[in-house]
Amino acid sequence: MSRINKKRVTLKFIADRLGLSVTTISRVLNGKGRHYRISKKTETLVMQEAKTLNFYPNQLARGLRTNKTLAIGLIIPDISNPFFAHIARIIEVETRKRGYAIFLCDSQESTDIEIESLKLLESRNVDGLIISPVGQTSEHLKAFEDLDKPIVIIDRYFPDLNLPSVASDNFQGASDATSHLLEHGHKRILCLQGLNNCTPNEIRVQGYINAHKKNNAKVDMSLIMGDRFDDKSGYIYTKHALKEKKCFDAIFAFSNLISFGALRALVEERLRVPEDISMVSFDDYPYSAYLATPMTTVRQNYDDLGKTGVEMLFEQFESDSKIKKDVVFVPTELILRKSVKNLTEQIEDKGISCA
Amino acid sequence: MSRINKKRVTLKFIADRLGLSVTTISRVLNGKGRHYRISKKTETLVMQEAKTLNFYPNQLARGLRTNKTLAIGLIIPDISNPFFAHIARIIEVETRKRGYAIFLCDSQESTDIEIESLKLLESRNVDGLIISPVGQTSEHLKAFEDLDKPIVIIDRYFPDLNLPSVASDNFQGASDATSHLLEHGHKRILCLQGLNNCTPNEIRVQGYINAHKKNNAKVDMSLIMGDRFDDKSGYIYTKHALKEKKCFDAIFAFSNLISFGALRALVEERLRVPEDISMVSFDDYPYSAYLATPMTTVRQNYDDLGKTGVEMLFEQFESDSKIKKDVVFVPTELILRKSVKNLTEQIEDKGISCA
DNA sequence: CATAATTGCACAAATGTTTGTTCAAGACGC
DNA sequence: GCGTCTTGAACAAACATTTGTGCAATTATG
Repeated sequence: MSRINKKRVTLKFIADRLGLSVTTISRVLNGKGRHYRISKKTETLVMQEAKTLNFYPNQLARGLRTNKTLAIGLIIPDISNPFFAHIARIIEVETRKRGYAIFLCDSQESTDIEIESLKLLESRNVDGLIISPVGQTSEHLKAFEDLDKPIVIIDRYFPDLNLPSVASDNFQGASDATSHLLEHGHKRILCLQGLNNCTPNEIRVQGYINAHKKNNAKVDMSLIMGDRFDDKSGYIYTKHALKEKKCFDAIFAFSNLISFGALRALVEERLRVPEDISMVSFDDYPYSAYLATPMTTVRQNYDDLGKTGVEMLFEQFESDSKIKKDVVFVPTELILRKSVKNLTEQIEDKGISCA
Repeated sequence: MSRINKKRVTLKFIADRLGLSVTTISRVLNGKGRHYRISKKTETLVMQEAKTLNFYPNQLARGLRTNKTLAIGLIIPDISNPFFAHIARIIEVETRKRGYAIFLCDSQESTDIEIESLKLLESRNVDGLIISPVGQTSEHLKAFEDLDKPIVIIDRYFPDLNLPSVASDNFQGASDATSHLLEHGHKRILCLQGLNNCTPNEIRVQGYINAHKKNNAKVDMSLIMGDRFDDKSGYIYTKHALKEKKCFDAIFAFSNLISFGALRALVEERLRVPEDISMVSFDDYPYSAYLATPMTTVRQNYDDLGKTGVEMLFEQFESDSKIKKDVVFVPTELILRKSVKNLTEQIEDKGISCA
């Protein structure tokens, strides 16, 4: 049995029923009745009919004609990553408020797919883009510097790129976390970093280093290791550090997943947090408080990231084609829990023995 | 400084450059050169030019003409919920493979927004819909039974609705979890349910009850409580159960968030898992293993849910307008960890004392 | 009362595609 | 050398809108 293919109600359909022209219907429904001197009488008539027929305009046709689709493209590296999922949500809510729809693209952490997605969105005529780039190369984004297509970069921005961007204040966040560890008497902090050469990572490393300077502590660059933001990287490099007998009394993990990997490695070696090793991790989530040791974390403000991202995009929509190189940093917050031991009250340093 | 607004390259642009007609360009680029007897020579010429000009078709115009947008709508109650985020990801990947784009709508667990989203997507002329309904009413979805618009329901389906659906085998999952607890000597299991009157919840309750019957245990309906899938509900009702001195020796939480709420309540009352109370939770995540007590969970297979959802949609695209009422259930898996104590080896029952 | 201004709406073009049909020119058969 | 096929491509309509302009009919003006 085949289903009924109900014909969509179009302007023409209403026009025919009412014995009016398509033009008139369109003008009334766009609130331009007054401007085009449509009489109040026909105006209410049209409105009435449109409502009872449950008319909604075909956005394809409208977009084709007006060159505005009321749609934006959202490209993120991994929607299943809670960080991006949260941001996506707030972006969806905010853009919906403003009457826009969202094309979602998951670049799967691949620059190739990211480029493919840009093309896809271009062919869909989106009015603007919010993109959290994979972040290792920015060549393909350079075009947008000269292009009159509003765009905002989120999270993984490029300092050398002349594009509006929002990101957490990763420097502050990493600096706070590191200082917290140093101030509690930890001297050698294993720094489990993420994807190399992308801004959030590099800036966090700088924050890590800066905190050492501020606290007059020496930083051992060989304690900085890792290459991805996932648990595998956390596991491998913690194992590695332990095997190499790098001495460290604390771990600073650059993501929640990295911290899970590290935890797994520590459990395998029968090391406890914070008795044997203290730990601070980037990313705060509901479960952070319920981990074996409630985790002290650097919380990023998803809401602010998403909201200001959307705001920056719509500013561009309004203030027609003005470049605004503008990087805004959203503050982070250190959430104190129980994964950091205070060594300053202790007599001896119980960190991992050095080689 | 205003940016350059590069004109898009269109069929007409290529046609003019080559001294050919738009028709010919279109036909070649759609691979219909042979069918319409375009000479090999012009064909390669056109292909060449299109490539060097980096042409991609305007999907608005194409969609308007062909009545196919190569876009689908995805409506989910909360993209920041990891369950839906995972599903969204796999759906994105699978549909992209097939050359389709995705409109993302987050209904924010509100039926009103869900309805609004359906309209929005309709006005965008999507070719099909994948929707995880809020789930408390299905009135607005009934229309799709008669409409020739492919749709598939995911997770929260409606037994009385004649629409293709995919969901976890919630009955099996809940039954397994409950049986596991019963088999380990737990007699009174607090059932922390989620959103009432939506299928996954109701079916899990049935699984819970069924497991009791299978194990010749009596089920106390007053032990079933809760009204949402979030941590708040978990917290409130655990507190409530403790205060009312409901006696229970285990908790079965219907979601990860509910289990967090329950954990918080237990911590406040100085109760330990599993020493004082055993626990099993729906939803398995990377962190589940690293919780204070590694959590025994019912794992849902996100990949399968997403994949079969997409497959069911594209089947409809191909087998033109055939109704296929078809509910497929994706098996769940019980992941054993350390949150369930074996009471059968114990002499005394150490559950919460009864009133 | 003739002209001007205003009111109320319709015509038609344009947006970028796709596709059924037409049409000219060359090839071929006899 | 005339009709018939075949080849290669163009014409034009259609999709559902929006919008500048045109054009009657009505009202106002002097």
